[in-house]
Amino acid sequence: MDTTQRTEQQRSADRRRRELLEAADRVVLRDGPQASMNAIAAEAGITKPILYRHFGDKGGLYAALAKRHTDALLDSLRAALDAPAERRERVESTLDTYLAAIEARPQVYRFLMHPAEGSSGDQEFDVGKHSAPLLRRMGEELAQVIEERLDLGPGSQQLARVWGHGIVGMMHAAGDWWLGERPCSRAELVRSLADLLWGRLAAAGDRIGGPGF
Amino acid sequence: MDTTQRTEQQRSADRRRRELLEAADRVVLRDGPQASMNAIAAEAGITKPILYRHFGDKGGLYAALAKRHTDALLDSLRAALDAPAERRERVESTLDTYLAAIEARPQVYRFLMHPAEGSSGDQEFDVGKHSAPLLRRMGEELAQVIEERLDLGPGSQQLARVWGHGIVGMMHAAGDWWLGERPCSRAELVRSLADLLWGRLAAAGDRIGGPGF
DNA sequence: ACATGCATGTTACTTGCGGTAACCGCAGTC
DNA sequence: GACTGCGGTTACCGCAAGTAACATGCATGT
Repeated sequence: MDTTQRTEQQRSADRRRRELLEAADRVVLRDGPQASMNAIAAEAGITKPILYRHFGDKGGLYAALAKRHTDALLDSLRAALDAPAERRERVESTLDTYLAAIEARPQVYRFLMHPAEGSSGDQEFDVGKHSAPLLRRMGEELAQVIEERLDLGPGSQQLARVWGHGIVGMMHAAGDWWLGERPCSRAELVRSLADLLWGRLAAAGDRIGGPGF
Repeated sequence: MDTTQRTEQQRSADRRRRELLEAADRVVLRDGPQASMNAIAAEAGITKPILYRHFGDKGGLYAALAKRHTDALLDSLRAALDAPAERRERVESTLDTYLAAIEARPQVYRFLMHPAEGSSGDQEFDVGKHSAPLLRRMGEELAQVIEERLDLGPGSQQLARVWGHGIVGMMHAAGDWWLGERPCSRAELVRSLADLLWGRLAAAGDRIGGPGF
């Protein structure tokens, strides 16, 4: 077993895999998250069984596809999050980066958020891993940054994780809604969300009548 | 056409419909969101075409089912949200109500959040209505309450809507994560989220090194 | 040179689900 | 007693996931 040969085959297989992923990418971009394996295979110029050999099942293919985009997006977000700037500015820049991404390629976004569940494997109802992996990863990532950068006193790690997932969820839901209705510009949305995080909810005055009764 | 006769038939049909929904409910509770129409029909003691006569297609059935649970949950939330108490208390109580609900019946929760998309009807990729109707409705509801109760200055309506969807998303994502990992008690989670909304993120001090560099 | 093995590719199939067409039987009605 | 409307069934279509079995090319071991 010559190692160079081995790596040669390996490299070839990897190249093929990448080609297949690119084809799948094109199809998903065109047909949305419910693209059929047949369609993807056709786009790649081959037939189904090859896809299954490479990725196991549809879930595997989708996971591989999602990982690429997720990694790319996370890189952008990390860059915004780690920039040498004031906290508020960093927060706004991160929000804007995310929103710009989903605005630029909504199909990819939708694919990442709704990775065509089901796939016939979810027999027993496992409570974990409901939401898309992207959301979880973003949440954990943000939690880590928060915990590294901020001084939150005792229980900081737990608090940071809650906040990480919470803030990501806020960004996601607001972004999803905004993408559908486009009620304002991106900049306004960013500003409103940052204001929310900056405690304007608590600081706002009551309207006539007050909170009681 | 006797009207009493008409209503008699109507009532009968409605009763049947309700029975079918209850059966569907049981199955979804058991098998998760990907329960098959066959299974639901079997549980109801009948066969598929009847389901289709009553609900049109799977989407229709699921929509009807979702509406019931969504309405019920929204009622609870409204009660917590409109209680005569301090704002922070109301917020915490609302968060807790939501989390208690998803904790008590995670299957229902999952069903509401991932209403088994696809259904063969989504040919063209329409960007709108990505997330579950429940999220949207909660967001709008909360937005309305915020706008009614708080004095946010100019542009208040838009701000309220952004916040409504944002806060709901925060609650949802944090709740989803919490439900999967159970890293802390419900009360702690509620407190942490309320703290986030109360601006503790902005108020926290920097850790060694500061924000710049 | 030849058989061997292995990766790549194909056709053709099974299974299972959403959805539908056509038929069945029983009330009540004229 | 034939006619009609409604609750119900069987049997089917189309389509997508996933698989089995077969074909082919290319490097290797002897």
